[in-house]
Amino acid sequence: MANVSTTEESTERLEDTGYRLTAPRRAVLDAIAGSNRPFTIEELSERLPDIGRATVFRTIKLLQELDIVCRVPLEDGGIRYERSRSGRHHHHLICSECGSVTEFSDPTLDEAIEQNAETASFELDGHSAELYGRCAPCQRLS
Amino acid sequence: MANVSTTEESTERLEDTGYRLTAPRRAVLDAIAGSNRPFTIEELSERLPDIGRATVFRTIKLLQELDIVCRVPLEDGGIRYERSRSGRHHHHLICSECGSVTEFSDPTLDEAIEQNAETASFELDGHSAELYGRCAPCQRLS
DNA sequence: AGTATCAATGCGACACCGTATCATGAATTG
DNA sequence: CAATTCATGATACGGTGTCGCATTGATACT
Repeated sequence: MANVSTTEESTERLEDTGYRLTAPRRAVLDAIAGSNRPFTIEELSERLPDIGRATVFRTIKLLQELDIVCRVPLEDGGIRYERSRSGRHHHHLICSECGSVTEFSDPTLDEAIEQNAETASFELDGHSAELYGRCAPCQRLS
Repeated sequence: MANVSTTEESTERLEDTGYRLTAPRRAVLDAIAGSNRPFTIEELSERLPDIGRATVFRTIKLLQELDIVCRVPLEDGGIRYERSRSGRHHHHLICSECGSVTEFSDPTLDEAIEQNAETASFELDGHSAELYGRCAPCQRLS
């Protein structure tokens, strides 16, 4: 699968799946391309004052379905979003100190998950795994 | 660690940790002991009309900290709660058809998670993993 | 190009989940 | 039994996300 690190790749993916490439959608794509930290919808919406809040929500929801953006659930129940770097299934390392989010993929982990589903005769169709703690830079600072 | 399958064990755990065993807390414990399906706070609150909504929230939050109740994040972002059967760390198999939740523990899975944290020099202090799909009974029904 | 069609937008109201405030009441402590 | 601390209930509020609906804009057709 192609990665989605550039806006062009994202717009392609949008059009390839039959969605229209509109000005608001392009603006949202530009905004998230320019943000390197996980963001809330409110933050994103403030950076896009000419675009309706509902549209921002709708667009982010759409981008999640296309694996261009991923939802990052925080330990305290809060939610942030981030541009997906890999564009495919992955997990998150979430730093509770600085809020940074790192993606990782691990076939061994996915396999362990599938194994558990199988043992329980459970028909798996998705999973999530989040790791909470302190990232390396934050450890050095203390 | 003791399990918390009975209300008595839960009340013990409450008192042992220095919290007061009050009538509302007892009522919440009774209510969740009598419910075998994951519940929302609203549902619980409706079953306890004499207890303030805020108190129900506060009590569930407390019981989560004591591992008597666990939070179950659904695939669609919704949240339910369930009495923890094991009373310790575990993961969930969540059926998107009937909503049932099964707990499981797997050292291999936890190890894979720890391994990933280590590789990233990430200081892990917690994690979550949820598996979404169809439970065995629901598969048979289709 | 002109028009018909249907998707997408913006707005505002609303729903849901949870927390903050704060006065009142109950349980411990001494 | 007085003082203190903890818990409760009511209410208001905040954040996050959705809905309904009229309007606008993109795409397809001729």
